Amino acid sequence: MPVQKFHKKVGLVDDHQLFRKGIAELVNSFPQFYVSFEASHGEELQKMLSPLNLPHLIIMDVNMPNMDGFKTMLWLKEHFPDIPVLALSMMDDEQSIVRMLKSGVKGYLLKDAHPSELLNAMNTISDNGFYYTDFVTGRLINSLNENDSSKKQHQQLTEREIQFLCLCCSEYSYKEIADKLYISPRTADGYRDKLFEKLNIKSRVGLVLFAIRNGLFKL
Amino acid sequence: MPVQKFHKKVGLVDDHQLFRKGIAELVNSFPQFYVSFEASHGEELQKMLSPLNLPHLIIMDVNMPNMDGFKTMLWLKEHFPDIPVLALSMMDDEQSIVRMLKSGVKGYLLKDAHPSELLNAMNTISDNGFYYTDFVTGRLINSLNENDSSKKQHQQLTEREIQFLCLCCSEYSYKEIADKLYISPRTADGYRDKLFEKLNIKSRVGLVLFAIRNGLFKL
DNA sequence: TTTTGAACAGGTGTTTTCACGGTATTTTTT
DNA sequence: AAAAAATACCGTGAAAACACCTGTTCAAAA
Repeated sequence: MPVQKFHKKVGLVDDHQLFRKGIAELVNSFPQFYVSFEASHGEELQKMLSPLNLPHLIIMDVNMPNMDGFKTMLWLKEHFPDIPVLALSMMDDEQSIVRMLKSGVKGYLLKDAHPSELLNAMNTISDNGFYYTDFVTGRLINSLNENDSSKKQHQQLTEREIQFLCLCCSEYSYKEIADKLYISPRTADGYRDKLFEKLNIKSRVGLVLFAIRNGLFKL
Repeated sequence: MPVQKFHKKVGLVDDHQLFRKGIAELVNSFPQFYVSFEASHGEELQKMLSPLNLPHLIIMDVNMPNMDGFKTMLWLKEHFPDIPVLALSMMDDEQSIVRMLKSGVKGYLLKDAHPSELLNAMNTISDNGFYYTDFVTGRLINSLNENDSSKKQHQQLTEREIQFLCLCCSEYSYKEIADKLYISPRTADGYRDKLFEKLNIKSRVGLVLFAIRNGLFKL
């Protein structure tokens, strides 16, 4: 693949080889772009990003091993802030989207987008610097209106409450949890009641679901 | 794309358009194959499969909306048992793999496989009828040795137990769950005790974690 | 035809969870 | 220095969860 004038270099970062190669074929089929390098995760990207041959655009998966999309974005923002990144993800949940937008991606496409939308996004990012679909902006706006309820909530949880919450995601009784935290069972009850109040939850199962949904407890 | 002799027709089924188009490009880049049709899920496949123009091979995603890979396989086995199916999945867990193998797929590739392995798999399936990697057969053999513990456990759950289990993943009390299932609270207790016994679990939180980890309850 | 198993229901008692009421100490913020 | 927030703790009583039994009905499998 020769380097041609007016053809913009694209870097691909995705751990799924088949998907990556597929996208590569697709990108190369667009006359104005070509894939200049591929990496399977953030660490590999770090090694491949030579200042002498930077891509004009990076297309990156969000969920990757070793170094995920979010961490990779933080690194890119520090070292190569001028390279726009288009995030590709299967996650359509608010958390993932908002997280990536905050980290500075210039576009966020779902993996079931139409190829023409990919091309459109790539062109728009090249020309205007960003490409946000209504879907994505909708999610973002939605997240802004949730300050009072779900979002602020688990940000104002204290360290100790989070520890307690994570231990609730187990078959331990509150008494056993208290043992593990070196507190009295009554105190554990206190944390539970406090969490119930803060999160507007009424049962331990509710705590478990909250912890999992908000990534405080990994399965 | 003209129909050429010796060029084998391939059908693609995957709900992620970008991935599908990518794979399509890839398949079309192999001289001995070309994509004759694409569908985004099982239902669409049913409509597109004309007996007058059957593909020689179907490449199918496992996780799809409407009609997933497993259901689609059941239908294919009944109506077009002679078309070999190559499963593509991101799931590398034993459950998914064994389930698909049992349903009769002729190959199972992870989406992070190398494109050359895809080509290899397609060729091998065409020539020999099947292509199973060591990874896949390993998982299969492993699953045979797990009859007693993890595998049999959640496959021998009855429909009613699964319903009950899903309702446990909420803030409903067992009494309220009983109401929703139109059974007496005692019966609900019975289901709980039965599940505890079958799954070797001791608390409701354990049930919740089990249900989530095994995909019986979607967050 | 006997047996197995799913679905359903009840009894009894213990343990855990939850709701509601508090207090005291320390750290952080203002 | 005062206010606020985090940490830790306690009592009571009701409700829910859990353990360990009993049983019937019905349909499918051996």
